[in-house]
Amino acid sequence: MKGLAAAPGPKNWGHGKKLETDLVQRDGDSQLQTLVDKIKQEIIFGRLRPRERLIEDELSQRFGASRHLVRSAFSELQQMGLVTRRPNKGAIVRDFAPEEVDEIYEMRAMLQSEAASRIPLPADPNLIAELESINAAYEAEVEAHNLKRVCELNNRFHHTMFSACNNHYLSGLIQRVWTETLGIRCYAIGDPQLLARARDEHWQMLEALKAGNRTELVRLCVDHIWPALEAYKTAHGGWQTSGERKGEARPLKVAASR
Amino acid sequence: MKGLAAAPGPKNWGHGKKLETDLVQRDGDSQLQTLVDKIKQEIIFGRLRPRERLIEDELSQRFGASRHLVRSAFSELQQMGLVTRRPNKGAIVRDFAPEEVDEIYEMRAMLQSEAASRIPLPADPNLIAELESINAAYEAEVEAHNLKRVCELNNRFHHTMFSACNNHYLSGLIQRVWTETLGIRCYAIGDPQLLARARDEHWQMLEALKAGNRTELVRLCVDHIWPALEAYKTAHGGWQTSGERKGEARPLKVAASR
DNA sequence: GGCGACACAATTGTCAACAATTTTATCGTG
DNA sequence: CACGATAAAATTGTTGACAATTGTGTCGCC
Repeated sequence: MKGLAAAPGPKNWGHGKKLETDLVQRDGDSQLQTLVDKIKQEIIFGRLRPRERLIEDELSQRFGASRHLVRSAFSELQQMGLVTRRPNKGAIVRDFAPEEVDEIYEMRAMLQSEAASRIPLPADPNLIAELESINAAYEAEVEAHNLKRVCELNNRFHHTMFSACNNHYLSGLIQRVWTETLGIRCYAIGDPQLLARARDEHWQMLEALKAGNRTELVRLCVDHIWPALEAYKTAHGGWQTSGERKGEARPLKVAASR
Repeated sequence: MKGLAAAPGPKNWGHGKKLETDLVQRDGDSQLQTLVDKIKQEIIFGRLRPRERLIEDELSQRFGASRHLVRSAFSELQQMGLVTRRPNKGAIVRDFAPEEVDEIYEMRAMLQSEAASRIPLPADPNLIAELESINAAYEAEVEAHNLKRVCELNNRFHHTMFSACNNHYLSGLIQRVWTETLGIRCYAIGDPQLLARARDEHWQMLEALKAGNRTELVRLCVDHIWPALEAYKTAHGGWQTSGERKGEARPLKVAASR
């Protein structure tokens, strides 16, 4: 029933710095956290679409959780930037205004550039080995069309790489923006071409890390993010028309996650 | 009984972008939000000290709010980075490890530098007028030793200035780091010398904004943050001794906020 | 006297019912 | 037939009680 939480990384129960006890408990929060993950998945894979209203009772019975838990989950998802809430009016999947998307991506570019500039080069062999292993797994899951694990491994690849920047707070910020933009990138996930391209760029990053080619590494880390942005823009039809939308673009439909 | 919410700025109920209805509701959330603000104040002014345990029942009756609300407040404060929670073990005021503090301040410097670089120069007269008015009020409240309002106005000054950087997401990030570091800066607030220095530096920033002196503006925005960091470090006695602390430094005691 | 098992108290996590609010549908009136 | 007021339904917000977990003190045993 409980199952293991979907996200592979460490739970984000507060800022898990070493305090007095370093026991990494993986219980207790599981109920809420798994629910949060489930809803997150629904958003990532476009089953819940931007601006769609999230009704507490509905999700409550859909996931077999109490309404109270759903409520808490909304609260977390709101802080993650995945849903928007207004008092007495409930929660909706967050929708990004065009200008907003551009601004966020500008910041992603800046932060990732900064992080890439701080990774010691040539990179630690352990780091390289780990990244290679992750990207190999990524490659395999792309072949297997297992989108859920593709998504996880992609996340892990970047998180592992940027964690090497020697500033935990910076890598934390990047992770935050990453999560926040899940609702944007959902328009790109599932496109085989983009997935293949991402895989190739990952290998290129590894080359740059090995060769100690800073310029190339930074360029790759920045340019790596644009395709998903482009996908979002095209999915939204025109663009530039900041006020009105033409024809309610929708995220790709994807096969059930397993 | 309800009173007006402490924070002067707009409530942060989700990401308040214009959606369909633009009615800025200032009700409904007031209960939770005022509670969050109250607890935040307690942390800022050192009545609740780092690592101190926050017991739900206790705060519940202290603030006359239901335990459920306290719980929600903890949830928000956790995401704000002011408290840390662990499952079944409750919440404590966040405590920063020395390396962590340095990392965060490095990022504050970077983000503020980036923002300062993006503010159009010479600055909009309206912006200058607003900042001058804020800093004048700041000056007055410093004289009056009204720390609570000093804190608010200081926040408002920076937020207003950085909001002019033409990237809402960037100014949002800065605001986030600002909030997160309240628990660090609490060691500096209340020091008259530092307050006076901050006031002067604000005027200098205004000069740079008026004169269109980018280099100076960026320098000021970055250097402005170090004094509080230094105060924190000295308050913690030694330093560098990352593992152990000597003698549990404590935030300044301050007079009751009114 | 030290050490482990047990029981009790303190605290957090969960649930279901109730109250308040918003949205939708209905009805009378000009 | 359009329009505004009113009532009903749907949904969210709040409260209090109950269950589960953790921390602490006590007792018996070696």
